[in-house]
Amino acid sequence: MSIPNPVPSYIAPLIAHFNDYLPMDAEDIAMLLPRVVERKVKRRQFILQEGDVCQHYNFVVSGCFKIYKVDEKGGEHNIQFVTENDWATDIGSFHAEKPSELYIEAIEPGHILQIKRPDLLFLYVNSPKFDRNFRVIIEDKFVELQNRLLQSFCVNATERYLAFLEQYPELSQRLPNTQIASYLGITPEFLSKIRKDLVSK
Amino acid sequence: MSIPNPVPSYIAPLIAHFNDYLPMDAEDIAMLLPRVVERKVKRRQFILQEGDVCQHYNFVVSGCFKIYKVDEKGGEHNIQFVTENDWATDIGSFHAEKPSELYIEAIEPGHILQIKRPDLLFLYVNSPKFDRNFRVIIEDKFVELQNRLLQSFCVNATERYLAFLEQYPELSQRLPNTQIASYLGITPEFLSKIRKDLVSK
DNA sequence: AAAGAACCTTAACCTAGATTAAGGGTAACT
DNA sequence: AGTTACCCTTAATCTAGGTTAAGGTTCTTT
Repeated sequence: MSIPNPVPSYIAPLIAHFNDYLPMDAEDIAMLLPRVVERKVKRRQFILQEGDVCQHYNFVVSGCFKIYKVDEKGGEHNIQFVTENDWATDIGSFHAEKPSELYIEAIEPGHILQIKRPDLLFLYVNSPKFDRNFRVIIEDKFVELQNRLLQSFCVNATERYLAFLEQYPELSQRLPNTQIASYLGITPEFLSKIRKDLVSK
Repeated sequence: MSIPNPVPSYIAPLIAHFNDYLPMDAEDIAMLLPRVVERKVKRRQFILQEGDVCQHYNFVVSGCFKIYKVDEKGGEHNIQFVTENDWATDIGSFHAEKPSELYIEAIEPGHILQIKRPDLLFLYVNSPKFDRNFRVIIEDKFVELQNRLLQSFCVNATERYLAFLEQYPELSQRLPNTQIASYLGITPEFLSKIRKDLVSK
């Protein structure tokens, strides 16, 4: 199999990302290339809306996305922020081909790389490296999610905020406090109070 | 490769479990067999304690386990119950070989099948089916965990309790309310109140 | 440049759920 | 068979965080 030369430059971050796990050879890359589509996303644009089936694995090349759910009263609850070199997908909806309960929305303009379900299944069947890499990627995401659940159970809002600042110092600059509050599971008003109390100490 | 005939009967549930995903052939089973150890577990026995590295993937053949974290004040927070044909492992600790923050404890006496880290890595390297199967298993677990996080964010305690009864009718019979309360993120006293209010309606 | 939309903060008041305490019931080791 | 440990419930009191409302500020879009 031959690789287009040069490989389109927008794909480099994705290949680099896979190489962090099990390095890809020329054949893997040749298989991957025609199955990846680049897409530009504007601020506030959705790449997934409640009720739609999540059709793509979305790899974020640039920009910042929020994955959130809207409750019965219309309140938004951020479950995850996704930035450069990470995946923004509703895995449940994608694999079960069921309507999603989630929204994925761009907080900043950005670029993503999309792989469609049949294409990803093709990759899984034709090169075991993709099974391996996505297994490890999802293990990492599982651990991240589990830590988030543990924190929301075991730690109060002030400490969750401090932990967030420590774990995501860059995000805390990049995001409005309303979004951070939603991620922490509190109101913007209460976050404001926490911030005031922290300063006055 | 030849399979011991008969295959030890205690292993049947594990093979059946894998067959739910990508069916195993004789070679896969031959590879798996010598790497699985059966273990009997008594009520209240730990298969993982905080501070220890999680050394095994534990498949539950019978019994019921809780995975929980102890907070700074000594309170226990159940993050998951594990029963027949499911896995009870701290994936983060296992893969990173770091001390766990979690306890895994038997609520009932039971049997588990254990696979050690080097053995699982061997299986991953020597048959891509294991990568595939564990990828899908972990995807399912990720979705389960994500739904749990969504619920704890978007839904109040009464509705979470009702959802628990609906989703795990069997567990709600099998477990004391103290354990269910801990899973729901509330105190046993408050669960008691919820139950009373539900009855009086 | 103006207008609107989103964001941040403060403060008074409100509520879901925690805490403490106490009594009675039930399961499990000796 | 007895006793210890766990479990369930009720009720009074308390608190972390929510709600509402209002004023000021800063982005965004036209």
